[in-house]
Amino acid sequence: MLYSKYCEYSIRALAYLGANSQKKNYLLVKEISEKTNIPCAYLHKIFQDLASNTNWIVSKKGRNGGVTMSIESRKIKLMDIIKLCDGVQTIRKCIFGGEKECKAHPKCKMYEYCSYILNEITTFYEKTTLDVIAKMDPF
Amino acid sequence: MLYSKYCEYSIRALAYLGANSQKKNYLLVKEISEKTNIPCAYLHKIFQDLASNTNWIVSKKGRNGGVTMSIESRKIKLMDIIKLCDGVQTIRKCIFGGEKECKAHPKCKMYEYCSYILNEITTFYEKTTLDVIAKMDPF
DNA sequence: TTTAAACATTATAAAAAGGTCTTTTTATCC
DNA sequence: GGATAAAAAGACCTTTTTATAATGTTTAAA
Repeated sequence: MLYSKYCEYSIRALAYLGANSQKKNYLLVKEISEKTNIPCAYLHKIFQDLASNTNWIVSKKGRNGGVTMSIESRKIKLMDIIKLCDGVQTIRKCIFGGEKECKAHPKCKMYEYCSYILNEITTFYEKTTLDVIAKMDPF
Repeated sequence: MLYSKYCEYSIRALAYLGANSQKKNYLLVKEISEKTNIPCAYLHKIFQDLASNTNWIVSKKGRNGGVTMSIESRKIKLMDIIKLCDGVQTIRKCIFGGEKECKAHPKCKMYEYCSYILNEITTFYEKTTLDVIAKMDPF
């Protein structure tokens, strides 16, 4: 619940892709789906979105087609994926609700109070790149 | 996105209630709804659920009725509310997905890797009680 | 006995998650 | 080169969950 399912899937799929697609090696969506336990059709949509909104992956239609990473996986942070899928506000919001409230009280004490943990979470997502995950061999 | 809207509302509503209902002082749901910016009908349901699943609040029907806190607000932690509304797994799950995966790999390195930040978050929710919030006067 | 309040139930809306089927692209086989 | 098969892309649909609204019922104090 730290992020949406869509986002969770994106992270898993990209981590797998990063770990297993050496350059010019196209992987089948079906294979990735099975290995990462993500519904195949849904994964298709995720890769479509990733392909059209980022330069992280390249897909190839037709025989011998598939999906491959087009950037080094150490360059993709969890934070990048979360921002893309769920938006920035996902993380940087007061436990008390949206930013709206906080802007109404620019010196909102609640927000100050939360900021320590929000910073910790942010740092964690910033420092965790896909290759860090790959090294843990979670598949 | 750290928790559901339902949970966020519950926190806000309880915080307001804790801060404003001295014992035996019943507050109108309508008033709470306006002050906390929660849709009135929805708030009704939240209070119903709280009344039947916890011993935190008491409601009184009829004229001069309303809702009041039946426990000291320093005894309610954010964690309690989150557990109640969204379930424990909300917090204590690996960034890689459910516990299922982690149980399959009992020594899952990903889970180990996450546990620091998960502990930080848990601690934050454990230490933040409703009276801590009330002291910040966020309404 | 009226009236103000919570309670209960049902319906609606919107978003998230997932599935199905058709189209397009592309390598390979003949 | 044309046929074929394998793959992603794309459009559309269904289901589930979440959030909200509306409406009537019950309770109890004045």
